[in-house]
Amino acid sequence: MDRMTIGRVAARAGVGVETVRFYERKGLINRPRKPAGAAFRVYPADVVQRIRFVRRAQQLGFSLSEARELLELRANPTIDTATVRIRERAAAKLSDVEAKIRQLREVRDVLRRLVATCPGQRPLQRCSILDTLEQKG
Amino acid sequence: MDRMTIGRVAARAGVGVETVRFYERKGLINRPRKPAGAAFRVYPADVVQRIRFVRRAQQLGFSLSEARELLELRANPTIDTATVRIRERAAAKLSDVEAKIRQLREVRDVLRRLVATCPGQRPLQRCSILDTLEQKG
DNA sequence: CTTGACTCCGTACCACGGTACGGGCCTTAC
DNA sequence: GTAAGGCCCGTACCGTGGTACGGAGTCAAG
Repeated sequence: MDRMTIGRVAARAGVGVETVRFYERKGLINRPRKPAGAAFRVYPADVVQRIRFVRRAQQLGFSLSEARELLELRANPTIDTATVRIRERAAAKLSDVEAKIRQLREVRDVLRRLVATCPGQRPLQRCSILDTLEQKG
Repeated sequence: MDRMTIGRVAARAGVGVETVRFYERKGLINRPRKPAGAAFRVYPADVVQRIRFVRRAQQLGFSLSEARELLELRANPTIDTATVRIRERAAAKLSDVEAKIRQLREVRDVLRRLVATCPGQRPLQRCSILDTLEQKG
């Protein structure tokens, strides 16, 4: 049968076994007890969802401990104060991300100019990216 | 006079003394010899610029070792072979940056929707943030 | 009933980017 | 001339997010 050992969990969640263990140590998922008489632990199916939740949170720029908080909020999402906090946090994250995008756009533009104006073979007197980093410190 | 000890360098560059030492260890700046007979090392003024250059590069998403490479390129931007390599490197970095921007834009859009639709005050039956993390794994 | 794959558990290790400590020497300002 | 503060240097430690190792036990297929 489909007994959801750690290996299966890992495979389904798209992470390594060691990562699952690591998440257990970090309290992101709880380690199931071994069923009486069994040698291997058996995971409930939803732990896969939980791990995927964590990975998605990470992709959105949340740290593992933020992800853990989100998981807790998910567990009992009816608390008012928690709602407010989660919103604030998302908003803060949003402006982080927007700032990062702005910065990266500057870099991109500089790099584009550099690639466009850098003669393939000739020595370059001025490197615009270096200039940019040079300035406004 | 203004002998640019490590403390002054750190203060002017806006970092801690330990960070300056750390950058020395990492080869981002070279540690000046002590002047004959002196007890303290004296830094050339441009090391401050160098550190600021590094910080700026970091803000733009470059790692310390990438910053080091940029510093090296900055040091001799007139060498032909270096020119070629800088162009390649810039092109590679450009696509990195573009990919990062695309990713961040997705993240931004998600976060925007989340903030817009996550209820601000009332208890949330459905918090879009949590929903989003829940879905599409 | 053997062989190979999987699991268990603890522990160690990795890269990154710093930060802190401690004992001793040096400098500077009062 | 002395006290406070700065510097030297090596080394240890921190948090983050994993990854690897090793010896022992276990399970499942052939």
